[in-house]
Amino acid sequence: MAGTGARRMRADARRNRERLLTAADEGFREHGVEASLERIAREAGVSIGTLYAHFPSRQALAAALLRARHDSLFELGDSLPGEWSAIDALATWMRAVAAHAAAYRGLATFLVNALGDEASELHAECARMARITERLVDNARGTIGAKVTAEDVLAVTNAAAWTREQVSSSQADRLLDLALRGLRAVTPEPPL
Amino acid sequence: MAGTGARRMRADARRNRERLLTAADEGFREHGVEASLERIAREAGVSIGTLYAHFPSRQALAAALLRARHDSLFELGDSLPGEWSAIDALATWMRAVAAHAAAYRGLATFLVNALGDEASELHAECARMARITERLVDNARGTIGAKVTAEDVLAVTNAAAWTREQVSSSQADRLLDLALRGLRAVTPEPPL
DNA sequence: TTAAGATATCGAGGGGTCCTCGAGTTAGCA
DNA sequence: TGCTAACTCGAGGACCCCTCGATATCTTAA
Repeated sequence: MAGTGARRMRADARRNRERLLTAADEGFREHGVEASLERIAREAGVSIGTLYAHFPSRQALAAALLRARHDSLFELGDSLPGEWSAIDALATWMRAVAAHAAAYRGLATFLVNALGDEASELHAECARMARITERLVDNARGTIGAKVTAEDVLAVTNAAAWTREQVSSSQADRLLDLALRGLRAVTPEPPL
Repeated sequence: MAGTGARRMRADARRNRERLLTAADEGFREHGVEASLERIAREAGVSIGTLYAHFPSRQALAAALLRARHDSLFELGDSLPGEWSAIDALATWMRAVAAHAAAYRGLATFLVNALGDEASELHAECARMARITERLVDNARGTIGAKVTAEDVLAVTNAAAWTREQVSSSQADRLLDLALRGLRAVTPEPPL
């Protein structure tokens, strides 16, 4: 087995892990998050058994693949409060998450499932995204409708990610803009 | 082979077709639109070959399964102009489509793909939905933002269907409400 | 340098799935 | 009661997931 790096791995293991990640990225890009793992292993020049030794599940593979991306996303999310007005911070966050969750075809669905599945290797990351969203929504209270919840914002963001995957990124952007207008509008319309 | 009913089918064929549809509905309900066709055939008490004789593809099976639903959806869509204000007609339509496209897990994605694939057995139906949407959007011009396109509305609707599948119907409703608020809001806010 | 032991790799194999197609069966007409 | 067109069957090839015992390789300490 190969940990994430806690204990120094054997040289061949480290090499194979890298090759697997490269092949997986390519496979996911081309065939979406449900790409054949056997093909990925073959492409990496490694047996299917070795793939499973390194990544015991598709989730684990995806999690490793997304690690770097998630790290920079969280960094952004943590830096946003203070840098912009609360509403702009929220909008920026939503756009960033939507772009992220559409990195591979099927990823939006994959991540939503992970958020609802404590056992998933991706659960912690999804929960963190949810927490950042909550914070940004709280900060924007007053600018956005009082009845708008963080769940609403997350749902809109995920839906935009799905639209990005399935339709186009420009359509997803329009959806997000539309929803953002809706988020602001409260009964006594606030000054634009 | 068994047509849609143009020429009268043999009694056994008609019986098997019904059984297959029943089993497919059950299977799709339980496992989503990607449910195993072999299992569906088994459940229907029929061989896999017979399933393929009746429905040459998963799309064809889904199309047959959705026919009745689609018919009543189109009936609604065609009756809407005139019955309500243009904006309410549009909102009603969006809710109906979103509810429809979430009948089975994975259906929203399935339908979006069908809209973009002329060869799909579901293409015509999806195109018809798009046409109805266009008409309702045109009718609502003036009430909704001038820059809002029928594509935008369709995208929002599909996204809501996906949310319904993946999260919950109440969350999908909230998303739709939010988006509808965004649809109305134009720079000089119209009277509510 | 070498040999033991920990670590990693391999791939056959069981259980699924999709879909095709030649051979066998049957409904329904004459 | 045939006959035939219509229908059904299911083995089989190609692919996929995942496991696990056998095998190979790296690393370290003597």
